[in-house]
Amino acid sequence: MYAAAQARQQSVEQAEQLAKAQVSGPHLVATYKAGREIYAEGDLNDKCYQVSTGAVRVYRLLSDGRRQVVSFHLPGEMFGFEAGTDHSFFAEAITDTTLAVFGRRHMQERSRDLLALALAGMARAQQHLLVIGRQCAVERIAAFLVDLCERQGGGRLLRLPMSRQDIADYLGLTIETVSRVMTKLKARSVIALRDARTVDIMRLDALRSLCC
Amino acid sequence: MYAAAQARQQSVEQAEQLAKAQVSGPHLVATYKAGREIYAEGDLNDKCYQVSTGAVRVYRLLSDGRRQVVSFHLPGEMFGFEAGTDHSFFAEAITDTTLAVFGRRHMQERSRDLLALALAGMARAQQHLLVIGRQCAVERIAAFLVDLCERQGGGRLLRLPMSRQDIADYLGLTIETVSRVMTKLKARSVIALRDARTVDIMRLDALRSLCC
DNA sequence: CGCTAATTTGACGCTAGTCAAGCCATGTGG
DNA sequence: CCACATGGCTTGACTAGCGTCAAATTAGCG
Repeated sequence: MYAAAQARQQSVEQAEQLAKAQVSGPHLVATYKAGREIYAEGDLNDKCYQVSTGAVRVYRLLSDGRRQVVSFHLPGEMFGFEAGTDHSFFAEAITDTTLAVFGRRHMQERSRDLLALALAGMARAQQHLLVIGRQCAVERIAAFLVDLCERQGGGRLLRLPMSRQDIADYLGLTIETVSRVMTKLKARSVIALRDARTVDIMRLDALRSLCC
Repeated sequence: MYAAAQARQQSVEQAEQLAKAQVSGPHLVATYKAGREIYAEGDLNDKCYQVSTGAVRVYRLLSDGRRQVVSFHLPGEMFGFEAGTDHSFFAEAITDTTLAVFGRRHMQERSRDLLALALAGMARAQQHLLVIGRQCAVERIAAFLVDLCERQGGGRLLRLPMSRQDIADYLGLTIETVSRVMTKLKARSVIALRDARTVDIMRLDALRSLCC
């Protein structure tokens, strides 16, 4: 089964949370507990966000509950800008998360930066398309690990904030396949697993060559 | 086998073609024969384009020749803007095509419009991710046909400028699967095929419900 | 009219999905 | 402190959908 989105009914608390932050000027702070919704499909799209600590998933659902995670966002990364006045995606905190929130005014002042961000977002999505459309399970996982490794600064020790289900829904696979590929990579000593969420990259070159 | 990109060596002729058009001000016209390259990976990214007549495919290649078509562009649609100073994609004319070409100056003047285009492009890529990541072959084809139908104005008669290979590489499938799904949809009288490139949408509602 | 490329169809195999059970770490209450 | 529940992850057995390979058919074009 695919993961259906849970955690939909907490919007009230968040509304309070945001209200407390009084969004209007630049750089206000909001905090979210693990699993909490940041925005939902249909919500007004008038802010954007930068992760300070924690991690965020942005995803879309099909009516039968199938989920596609379109992006993860780590500390330092921006998200939340979309075409249209309403969001077409959901965003949730994966772990406990703090965000810098930018309001409409700030976005208008910085539309030049926003263009660069939008272009980068498009490039990221299109790269992701290649991975999902034309690579097999091992290649997808390899690409995912390499990408995450680079975004965390290139260190060999990788902390995964997201669950196997999140990874599966990001890569168009199932948790079982993600798990099996991980153990296969472990067996080949390409990676080592301290625990399920902590990956040691043993042979980055091998991972890279798997991405094609 | 996946389609390797052919048609790489004609860049010289095109350089002439573009030179002839003297790109500098807004709205210059360029024409391309079917299969000709408009830009390649690594080319300088300093123009953008609007299709006047014909159709364009934008794609990326893996080193072993696997190809992912990230977008098709029909008359009226813009393409060619990317992050970075160089292109990371290839663009080719599918059929004989004429384009309006906009130079760097024009793009700077209209960075506000460009933002909207970039956001739309990102949305399109992310929608495409959901289709490829989480839908089965029939659903992908249905989504593709509905999308194309809407972009051609909603008429029930659909002319496909692209080959089965292009469709396969767009949807992350093989030509054989595309062909089989088409015949299955024909058997169910959801569509009719005048010829391979001309589709009659018989039951648009049925197609839509297949997309979820 | 014949050549070539594109598309369709068929037979078969493999990758990844499904279903189910087991494992492991964590937390809770007796 | 232990029994037990819980949720996330792993593993195994089996299956289905799509890919591969090959051949037939059709369409396009000089």
